Amino acid sequence: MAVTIRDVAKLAGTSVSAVSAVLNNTAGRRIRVSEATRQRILEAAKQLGYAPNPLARSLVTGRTGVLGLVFPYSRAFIDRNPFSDQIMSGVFEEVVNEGYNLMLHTAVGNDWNAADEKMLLDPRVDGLILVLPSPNSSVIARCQEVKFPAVAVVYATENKQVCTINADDQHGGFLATQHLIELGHTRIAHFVGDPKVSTAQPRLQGYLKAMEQAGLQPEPEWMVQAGFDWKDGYSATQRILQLPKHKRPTAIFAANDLCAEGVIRALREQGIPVPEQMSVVGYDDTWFASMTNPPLTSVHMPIYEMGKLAAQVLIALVEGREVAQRQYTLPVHLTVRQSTAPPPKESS
Amino acid sequence: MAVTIRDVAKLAGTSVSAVSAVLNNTAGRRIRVSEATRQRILEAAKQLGYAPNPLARSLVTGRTGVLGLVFPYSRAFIDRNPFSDQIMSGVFEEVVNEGYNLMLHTAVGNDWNAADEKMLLDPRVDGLILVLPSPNSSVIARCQEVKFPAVAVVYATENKQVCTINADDQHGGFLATQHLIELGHTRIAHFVGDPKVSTAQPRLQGYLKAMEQAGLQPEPEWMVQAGFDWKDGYSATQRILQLPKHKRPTAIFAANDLCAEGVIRALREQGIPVPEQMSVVGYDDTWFASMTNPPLTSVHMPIYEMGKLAAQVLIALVEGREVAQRQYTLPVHLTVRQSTAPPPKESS
DNA sequence: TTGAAAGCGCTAACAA
DNA sequence: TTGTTAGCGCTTTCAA
Repeated sequence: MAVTIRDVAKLAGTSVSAVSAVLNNTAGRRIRVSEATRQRILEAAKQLGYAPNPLARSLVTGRTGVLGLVFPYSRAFIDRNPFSDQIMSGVFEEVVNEGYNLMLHTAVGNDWNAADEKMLLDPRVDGLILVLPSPNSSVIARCQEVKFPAVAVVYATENKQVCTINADDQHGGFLATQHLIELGHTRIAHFVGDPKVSTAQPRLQGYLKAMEQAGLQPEPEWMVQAGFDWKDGYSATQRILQLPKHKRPTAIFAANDLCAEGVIRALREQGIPVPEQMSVVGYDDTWFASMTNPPLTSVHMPIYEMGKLAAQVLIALVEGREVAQRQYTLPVHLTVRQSTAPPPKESS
Repeated sequence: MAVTIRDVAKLAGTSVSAVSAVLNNTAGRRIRVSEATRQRILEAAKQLGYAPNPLARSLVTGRTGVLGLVFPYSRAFIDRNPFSDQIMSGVFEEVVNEGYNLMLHTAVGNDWNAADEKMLLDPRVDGLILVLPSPNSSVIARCQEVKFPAVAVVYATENKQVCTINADDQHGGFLATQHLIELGHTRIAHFVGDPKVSTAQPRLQGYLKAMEQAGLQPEPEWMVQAGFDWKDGYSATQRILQLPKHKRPTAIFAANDLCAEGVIRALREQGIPVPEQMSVVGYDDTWFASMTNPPLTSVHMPIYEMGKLAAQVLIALVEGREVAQRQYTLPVHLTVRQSTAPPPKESS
């Protein structure tokens, strides 16, 4: 079996409490051991290759040094999804830097609200980072109730006590649309994301605001209920191309990059060149936005940073430090690439 | 504080051991409790919202129900990398299905061999899935030594005792090259992956085998030491385009999809159309292979399945079941898309 | 400066 | 069918 603190104590000829004291000798604690015994203990520990059992330690201290990361369990959210990917990278980076570990949890099933709440009370994690695309999670409510440290990412809530990390989706929608307007487009479609996801609505609001501000009246057909997947963009494009010529948009602001890729592909199949005949804007600006052809103009969402910040805030919470701010809305900006251009002459 | 087994026992008017017995009442165990007390206990537990503390349980049972997943800590390996992404998806799927949890570890630093071995002895995980691109890991040696359950993914070793999950890289290299030969290419370049990574060499071997079998003598300049990143393909392409006309290849077999994307981009910038003037083959066939333009012909590696299988094998190991096989080499196949075509007339 | 001992919440052997 | 009890490996009072 593994070597325990007792073995070390025995070899060093001291008590277990002395060993414990020496090995937990973090700065600030008052030293209660003489240098001589300290050396003997260190020597013995080294000789035996002793490593404390974190399970036992956690049981008594009530702290584990592990953070839980929860994604909604939809294949779409863990698989083939650069968004989750980058959130995770950011979280992981911070977690590793701070000497924590990361545990992956999941809300089984597609009902993002009904995450198994047993998971919350799991004493194996000190706190939870919840990626909660749908608003008003009962999980969050529970965390608040029992004061379990938690921070929610892409989560919309009225409750100012809940720690949230969001990006400015409305401004993002505005920027995308405004960019197209400035290029001279007047017939601009917006492919709206999954309505269950809380980022979909604000982006639409931003679109509407930009249109209104430019004195443009969007046709109802231009606001297509699509979704965040590649296929959603693909089929929505097919639908929009059915519109009579005078109603057909010259630009499409897609729900996200994946969706935009579907748009581009559908257009390519129809022989409609991007951006000459149709401009396309994505959202998220994930790493593959620069890999499409043409490279995608996209609203940059600081996803990696959001993950990192989420971990930072959670760690502060866990360690009982004051957090300067509970709710963050990170800025977005537009990354212009080659998928947008002025509208074709005959259409403008 | 959280409600404990004692609270439940008290409320139900029984002993803690009865509660423990009822709550661990997994099929197969002989029941030691009368139906009446069973009901009382269940009722009490429900009423109190009792959930057992996994920490305490693990401390005594020696099992945690958590698997560790270790990637080499290189940003390239967790960030922007569809490969790790898909491995993780596969692992996660299986882990969730089997009621396990997943903990993410990392080998800090770029030295993939010197993973912090304390991590291994971590009693918080029942076993380890190690993604170990470089051969002969000391970590694996240590696992064998102390009989810590572990399975290695993309790991090359002579030791038949080590559980490994690999794909048939040599055959993959062969298939890619043979496909190009069948299209009529005779001047075929291969951009070799990072030599530290154990999949790079066998793919090159497959390339050489196919060439030899077709009676083709590859020029040394055609085997370019590139790498697995996008930029590696980009710069290697620039180099290869410097070759004098008669030595210049008409097809490039890239180290992986990311690399191939770099190749395509470099070619696009030079105005060389793919596949008309240059055929390109990728490797991995990750989800984004179908998103490039043109969609990429690529060797399909069953990455998701490898992750899933790794988890399956590890769980079997952890649960003390016999594993039918310790070492797996999963088959690959070629997915032909639109980045390959016969060589241009004037060149063949 | 040190060691003995209690106990974190649970399981499992043992006794009743 | 039950309850008592001894730990799992550790931290942390408390007394020496």
